[in-house]
Amino acid sequence: MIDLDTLLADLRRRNPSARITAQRRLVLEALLSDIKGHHTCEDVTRMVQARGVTLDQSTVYRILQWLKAYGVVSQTDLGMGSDVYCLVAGEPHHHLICLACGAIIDVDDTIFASLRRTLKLAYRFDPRIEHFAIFGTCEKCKPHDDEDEHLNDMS
Amino acid sequence: MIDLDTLLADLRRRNPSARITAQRRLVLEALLSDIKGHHTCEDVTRMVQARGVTLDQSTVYRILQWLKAYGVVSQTDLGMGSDVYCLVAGEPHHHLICLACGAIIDVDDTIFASLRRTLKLAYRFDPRIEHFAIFGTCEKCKPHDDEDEHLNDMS
DNA sequence: ACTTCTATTGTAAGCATTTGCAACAGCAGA
DNA sequence: TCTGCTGTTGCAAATGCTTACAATAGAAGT
Repeated sequence: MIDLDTLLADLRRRNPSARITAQRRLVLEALLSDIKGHHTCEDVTRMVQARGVTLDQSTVYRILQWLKAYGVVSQTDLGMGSDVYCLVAGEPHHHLICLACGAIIDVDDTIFASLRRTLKLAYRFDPRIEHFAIFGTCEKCKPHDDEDEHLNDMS
Repeated sequence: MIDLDTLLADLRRRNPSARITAQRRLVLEALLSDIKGHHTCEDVTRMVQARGVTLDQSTVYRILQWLKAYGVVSQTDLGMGSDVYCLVAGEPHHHLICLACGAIIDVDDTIFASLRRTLKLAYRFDPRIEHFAIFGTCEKCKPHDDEDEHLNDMS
């Protein structure tokens, strides 16, 4: 459904003065090679470097921000040490993350249908909700009555 | 509606082995002194230090995380350099942030009513949606037809 | 008051990410 | 081809936040 050349052509069309450099092409190739995956910036850098190319991590950060500005990738804080990036292709999905046990539950985009509608109609705001993480407490860790959620207790 | 001693008493009740130290008290006092404000960690540190106390910034980070774990403060990335923290008191509010012009639009918590309900009923997940930032495009910056959003163009 | 146990702090070092700047590369016009 | 303009990169340094560890200081029991 998406291929490298289409993506690049689209990016160039949307901003004719942007340059499709080797680095940008390589980063996109790396992302396309695992189209459903969530990758940290370091992952991406490693994937590109695995092909024998040298490429600075700060450049990858810049490229990922650039792709994000065009809605090509999403950036999400899943609560691990570093943000993950993934291609925005087809139906987006999101994650519920339990603060108590760390479980990550995948949910599909329909949960945001009503919020999207409200924002568009009542606020005329066009939200970018491509890959959200919602923190909270999962069923197993549900706090009992007025007893206490200890969460990842750091007491 | 909230005062320092009630908060402290509640925190102690919820975790009897937690200690109410001078530092924790001072951080809470600082937050309570501007109950509606959004403060960076650095702000909070400065507020406390303005009272002549010395207190390390890393301690403040730790205290804010601790308060967040108990749902007393929320932490939000508003897209400025650093996260902002604010007391979770009464009705929460949220923000829409325009990626093109930087405008910040305040919205109240009702926009999340339906999402909350879905998560609770369909996923038995109890979300912590206390102070969200939703990025997107505001009315004034609405992209025209198939023309292009340049956003904060970094071309 | 003294001891013991554990929570919390300060310090310094670490990680993730961003930024300033000089060098470089692609494109346009002379 | 040369010249200038602008976008992009690599490097190094800066920023925001977290963590390891040793030292400190509450709380509870003696």
